[in-house]
Amino acid sequence: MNNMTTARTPVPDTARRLPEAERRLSLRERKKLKTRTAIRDATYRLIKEQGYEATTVEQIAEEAEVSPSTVFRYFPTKEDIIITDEYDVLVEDLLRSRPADEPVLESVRWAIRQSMAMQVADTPEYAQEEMKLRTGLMVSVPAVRSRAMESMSVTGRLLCRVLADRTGRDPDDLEVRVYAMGLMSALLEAVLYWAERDYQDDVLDLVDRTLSTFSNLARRSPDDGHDILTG
Amino acid sequence: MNNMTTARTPVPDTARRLPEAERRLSLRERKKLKTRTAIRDATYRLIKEQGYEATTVEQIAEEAEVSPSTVFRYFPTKEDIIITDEYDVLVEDLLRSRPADEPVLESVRWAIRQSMAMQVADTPEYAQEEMKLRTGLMVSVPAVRSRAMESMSVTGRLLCRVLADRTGRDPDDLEVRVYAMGLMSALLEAVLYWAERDYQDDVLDLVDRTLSTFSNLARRSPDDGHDILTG
DNA sequence: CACCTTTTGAGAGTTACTCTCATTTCATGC
DNA sequence: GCATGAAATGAGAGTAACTCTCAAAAGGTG
Repeated sequence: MNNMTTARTPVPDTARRLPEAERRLSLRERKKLKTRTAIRDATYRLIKEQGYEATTVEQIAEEAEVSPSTVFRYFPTKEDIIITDEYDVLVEDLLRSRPADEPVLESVRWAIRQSMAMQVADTPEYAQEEMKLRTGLMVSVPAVRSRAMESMSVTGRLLCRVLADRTGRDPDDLEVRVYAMGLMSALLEAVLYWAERDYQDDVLDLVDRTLSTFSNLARRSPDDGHDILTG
Repeated sequence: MNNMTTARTPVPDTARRLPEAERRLSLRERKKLKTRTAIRDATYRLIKEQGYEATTVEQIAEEAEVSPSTVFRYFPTKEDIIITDEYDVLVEDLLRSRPADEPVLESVRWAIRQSMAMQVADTPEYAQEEMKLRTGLMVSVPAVRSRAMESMSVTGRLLCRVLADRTGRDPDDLEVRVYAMGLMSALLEAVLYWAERDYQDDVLDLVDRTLSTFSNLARRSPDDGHDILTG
C-alpha cells in the first residue's frame, strides 16, 4: 500500500477532528489534542495496513512522530488507543436531557441515535470507517474485545446513575446495576453481531431490535417474533 | 506467612480435587491433571500471600515445581489460571436435562444452584474460599475482570445453543444472542456486587433477585420492588 | 527391552508497559 | 522581550508476560 501520506505531511486527518471545540483552548491543550488524535490516526492507519498484532507501539510512536513514552502517557494500553471514546459524558448529558417520565429504553434509543449522529457530524468521512475498524477488531482481537467490555461496564455505571436519579433508588442497588449492565451488554452484543455479519445490517436497526428484545422479555405471547425466549 | 507447605510436601490440596473422575485415566492424563491443579493451587496460595501483581509466573512455576514454560502450556495467560473453569460443559448438560417447556430463567436458576452444589461437593473446604478469592480479584484486578467477561461470553454462547434448541431458532439469531448475553452479564454483575460487599449476602439470593429483575423488566407496576426501572 | 509419541525444561527473544531524570516547551508576571 | 515556574516530552534502563525452538525425559506399546 502506498496511498499513505509521506513523512513530510504529518498526520493530515488531525485537522478535521473536533473542529469547533478545538478553539478557545490554550496552545498547550490544543497540542495535546493534536498528539492524541495523531496517535490514534497513526494507529488506525498502521493497523489497517498490517493488522493489529503486527503493529507495535514503537511503530505507532514513529508514525505519529512522538516517542513511545508519550504514547503510553496518552493511552495506558495499546487497546485503549482503539477503544477509548470521549462520548460517555456526552451520552450522560443526552440521557439527562430527556423527560424523567419517558421510558428508559426510549431515552437510551434516542441517546444512541443522537450520539452517533454527532460523531458523524464531527468527522464525516472517517466516522463510519473508524467504527467498522474498531468493531471489527473487537470481534477478531480478544484483548480489544475485553477492553471494550470494560469500557461498556463504565458506561453501565453511568446508566446506573441516571436510572438511580430517575427512580429514586441507589445507583449501587443490585437491581439497578443488573438492569444497566444487562442492557449495555446486550447493546455491545448487537454491535458485535453487526461486525460479524460484515456490517450488512443497519446498526441502528440492530439497536432497535435489541431494545425491543429487552423490553419484551417478560411477555409470553409469541405474536411479535421477539419475545418467545422465556418459554 | 509460614503456614505454607515446604517443598518436601508438594501440592497437598491436589489430591482433593476431582476425586472420582480422576480414576480410569492413564498415568499421563492423571499427571496432567495433577500439574494443572498444582499450578492453580500454587497460584491461589501465592496470591493470597502477596497479592496478584506481586505474584509472577516464575514464582508460580517454582511453587508448583514446574518450569515457567509448562505454566504457559497449561494456561495461555496468567489470568486464565484464576478464571478458567471446567464447569461450562456441566452447566450445558444441566440445562439440557430440564424439560423444554420450563421457563428458561427457571432452568438457569436450577442449573446455577446445581452446579454450585457440585463444586462444593467436589472440594468442600476450598470451594467457598476459592470462589471468594476469584470474585475478589475480578473486582480489584481489571485484567482478571476482563478475562471473566470473556469467559462469561463463552458461557453465553452456550446458552444461545440451548435457547436455540428450545425455541427452534438459530443460535446466531440476534435476539437469542442479545438475550443470552444480557442475562449472563447480569449474573456476572450480581457476583461482582457480592464481592464488592465483602460477601455479606447469600450469592444464591443475589442470583434469584437478578433473575427476578430480568423476568420483570417489562412490567410497569411498582408493587414488588424489582420492576419500576423501565419507568 | 526397544521404539515412538507426548510432555517437559532450558534458553533466547519479543513486546507491552513502568519509572526516572534531564531537556524542552508553554504560561505568566514583570 | 525576558526571567521564572510548571507542564510535557524524550531517552534509557528495567520488568514481566508471553512465544518459539530444540534437546532431554517420561509414558505408552510391541
